[in-house]
Amino acid sequence: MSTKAEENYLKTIFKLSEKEKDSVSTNAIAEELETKPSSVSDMLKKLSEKELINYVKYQGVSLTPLGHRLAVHVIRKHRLWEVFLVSHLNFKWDEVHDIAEQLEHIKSKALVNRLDTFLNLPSYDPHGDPIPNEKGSFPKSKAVPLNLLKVKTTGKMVAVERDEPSFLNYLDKIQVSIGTHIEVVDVNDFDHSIDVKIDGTLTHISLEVAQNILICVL
Amino acid sequence: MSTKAEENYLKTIFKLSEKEKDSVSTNAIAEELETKPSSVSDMLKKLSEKELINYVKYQGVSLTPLGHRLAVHVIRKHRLWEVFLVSHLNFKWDEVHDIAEQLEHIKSKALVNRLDTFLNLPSYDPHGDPIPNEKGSFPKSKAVPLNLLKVKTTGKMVAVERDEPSFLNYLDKIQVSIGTHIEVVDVNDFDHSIDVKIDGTLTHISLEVAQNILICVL
DNA sequence: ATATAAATTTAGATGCATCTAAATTATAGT
DNA sequence: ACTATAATTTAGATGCATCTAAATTTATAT
Repeated sequence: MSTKAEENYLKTIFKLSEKEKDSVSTNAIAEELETKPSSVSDMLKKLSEKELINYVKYQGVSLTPLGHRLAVHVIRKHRLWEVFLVSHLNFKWDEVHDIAEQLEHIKSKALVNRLDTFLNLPSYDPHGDPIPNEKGSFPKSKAVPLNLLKVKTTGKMVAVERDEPSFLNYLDKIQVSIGTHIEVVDVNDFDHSIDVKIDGTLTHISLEVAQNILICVL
Repeated sequence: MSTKAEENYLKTIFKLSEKEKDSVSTNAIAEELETKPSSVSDMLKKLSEKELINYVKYQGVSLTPLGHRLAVHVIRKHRLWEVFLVSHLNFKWDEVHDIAEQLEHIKSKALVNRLDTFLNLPSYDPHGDPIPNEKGSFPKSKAVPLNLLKVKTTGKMVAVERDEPSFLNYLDKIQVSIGTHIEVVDVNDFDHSIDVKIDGTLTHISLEVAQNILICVL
């Protein structure tokens, strides 16, 4: 049986593995979990003993198939609960992350699958993140960050890269939500900020914001 | 902030306080929580420091107003989640206890209250136990255990005293559920077992079973 | 190639929740 | 009132997850 802390480590390693190539560093994990590298070392030893990660001292880690399965299952629970909170309990998309962080550790296979059924097997959570099915496979989406689009390109916002309320509130303010159509009107070569047209209105957004808005090109 | 263990102790003290008069003994808590009296002593010290219980060494404990509020809040969460599991996720009444034991520790005032609203402010959980409202007050019900009814009395089953699947399954088998009308036909003076009529059918039940079926006399 | 910096691990703590074994206090019977 | 027994608490461990400080390994830069 896995503890809450172990599950959070696996989730983090999974997340970091998506960007960084093959192996994830101790420091990266520490930063993501807002803990100390020494604590990470301790935990990596334990996860390695449980055969959830491949760990060679000083060489970083990767998930074993078992660890991968567990990580995906926790992510599945997190995202399903987020759907529930938004679609049935009327939470806003910026309010659900912290609650889902707790709910994702509830242990009951039956609960997850019944929740999934109750929600009609959703494919994406309120932030546009894909929800793995019971077998652990993700719906594939070929989204790109908004900052990579060329001028004159139009796309549909399908997901956000980050979950912080401050970011999500900003998107609410500029009226960007999942499904919104966005056209890149101009790119500023100096700071890489972008002029975009959202529902006909011209808006100026920073590179940092654009990087965290995922777009499906139309 | 209270830990899971602390909350479970408060819940247990609350439960035992309902039966036993004023103060609850260390041994009783240990037995209920399936732990050792020495562990209970340790925890009582901590709960006392947090002003959640009144504790005088060797004299047993009682909840302070603060501890009482916290215990009731945890019970409220437990029972609301049970309602959700049965009414929306199609769990049976004997399957929900263990899952609710986990869900009751999720910390979010907003979540509890929105769940309550979503469920239409239910007054009783699937076992017939009263659900305290947001202020912490219970709906009052004057139910009595079936074994206290006199011969020829008819009543309506409103709750169960225990949650174990083995007991609940037995009730399912003899077709007793919340709302079922039961008439006491005869009482055996030797073992205090009872002949009852359930929906017209005569059934024989033991004292132990009768003690755990709560009845509202008609 | 080697010194310095950066990353990582080990050593030694702490707090939590639990345990066993031993000591202490309360209670009940004569 | 006194003693045996029962109930309870203390003392001293353990395992988990974390920490700080120190040591070690790897990477980098001249």
